[in-house]
Amino acid sequence: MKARLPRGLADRGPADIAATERMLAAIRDTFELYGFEAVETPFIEYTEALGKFLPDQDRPNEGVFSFQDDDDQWLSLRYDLTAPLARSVAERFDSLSKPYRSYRCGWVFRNEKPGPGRFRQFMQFDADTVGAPTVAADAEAAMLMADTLEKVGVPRGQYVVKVNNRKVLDGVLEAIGLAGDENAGRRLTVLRAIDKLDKVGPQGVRDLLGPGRMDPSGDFTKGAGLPEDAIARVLAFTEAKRETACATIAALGDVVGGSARGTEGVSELGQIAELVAAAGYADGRVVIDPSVVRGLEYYTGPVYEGELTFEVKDEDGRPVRFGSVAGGGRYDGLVARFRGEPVPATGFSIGVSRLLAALKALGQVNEQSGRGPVVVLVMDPDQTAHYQRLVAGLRQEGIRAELYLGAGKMNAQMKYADKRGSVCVVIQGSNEREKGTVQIKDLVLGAKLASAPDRETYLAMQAEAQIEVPEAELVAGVRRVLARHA
RNA sequence: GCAGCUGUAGCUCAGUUGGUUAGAGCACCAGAUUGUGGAUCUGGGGGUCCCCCGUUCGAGCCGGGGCAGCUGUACCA
Repeated sequence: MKARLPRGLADRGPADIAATERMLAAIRDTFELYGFEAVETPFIEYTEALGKFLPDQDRPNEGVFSFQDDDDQWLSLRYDLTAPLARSVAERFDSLSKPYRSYRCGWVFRNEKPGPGRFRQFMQFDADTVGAPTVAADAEAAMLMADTLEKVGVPRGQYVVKVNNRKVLDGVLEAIGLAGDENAGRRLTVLRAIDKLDKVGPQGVRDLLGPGRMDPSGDFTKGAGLPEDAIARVLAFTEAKRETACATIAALGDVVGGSARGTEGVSELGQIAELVAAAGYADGRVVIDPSVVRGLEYYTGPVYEGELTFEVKDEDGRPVRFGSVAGGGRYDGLVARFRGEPVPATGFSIGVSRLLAALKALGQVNEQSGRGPVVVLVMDPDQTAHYQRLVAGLRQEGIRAELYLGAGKMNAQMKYADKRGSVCVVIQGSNEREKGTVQIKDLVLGAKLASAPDRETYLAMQAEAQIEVPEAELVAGVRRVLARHA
């Protein structure tokens, strides 16, 4: 059998795990600062609880990983944290104080084609407010997104949180005659075309709204088939961003024309802009940007998306597209599916895995794993019990230490300690044993010996790099060496 | 799913018009150094040339089919 990992999945090493833990801690601190409380839901839900999708007999794993319970009911691995939250809140609704503000993080799964910064198992970190109809909750979410990105190490100016409102788009669609259930399919096509603006450019979107688009590989994508004046109107909507939020909102007002729903959306955007400005986030951190629509159907009002504005290149020097690293919006209908009464809710996810991948590509993540343990060499296998006692002594004093457990000779043992990143090794051969001493070799200092500028420093460093102490003073000696490189 | 490209050692890749026993660098292991890592030198282990079928005296190379990977695109509730 060949050892192999399914695509889109990854094993993670110590450096990766440590970097993830640091990022999660930073996000958690920020969310708690805003008053959100922790909650956790399982990886598995009933498929029907996750969405309208149901696996059919032929292709039961389209998009989600699904399987049947022994009572034949379909179960699925969660593909995000929002739908499970809606289920959980609906179930506990009466005992929760509203507005209910919660956060959670964890692995989610999507059975899709992987790409750079795109995995089949990845980590999300969500914050949601359930039971708050006011757009102040949306404005707060956008600002929290900005604060969080800074807290995890994205410098101000290297990211932007873009805010838009689905109602405005609905107004535009209404104005070009795409209202009503019979046009739901075309509305979705238009939505997706707009969502691809940053990917295919304005001309690409124009083609997608019209007859269709040919991509560079020669593959053809069928378009929405809109007439020219309708295309112009949709593009005017996406290009309505102006220098100031005020001007953008005025421009949007023109695009939605007389649509009541559109006007309501524009008004909500105005309120959000005001709240954001009042909190001091209108300095480029949070902006009104009509080009953000988000691909999902379930959003009902404000939508917001966090994007990194710097360019990341792969090892071949080609730019890598990571897409948005955080996204969310208002989903007033999701909890209602379980309750039969409307429950307003808004929230967002941070794509922890994707954000980490982007920061890693940027070189902002420390890829080094930490220092390794002190290694006690086995010079004489007969004395293993004694070496084990040395190791135990170090551990009792809180020093990470291990006995060399391999089969290698001294050379191999030194190499092992070197690769583990050990600060020092403890050596006791027959000479030292007779004297009742141990050698403590400083590997970090030893590594510098080769590049000593002159003989004097070389000799000084050499004397320092390996010290001999009485066995009773092993712990103190090791502490001294560790302290040099703390 | 669709389109294009690519599959040769653990990794990155060479491999001539089809011609004997398929190579290099890195990595790994051992030795030079009865007890001292990262440097240097020497040696060593490693291959179903993605798989199957075909053409041929002969296929890593040519043809057909499959599989896998990458990139783009579609889908992503």
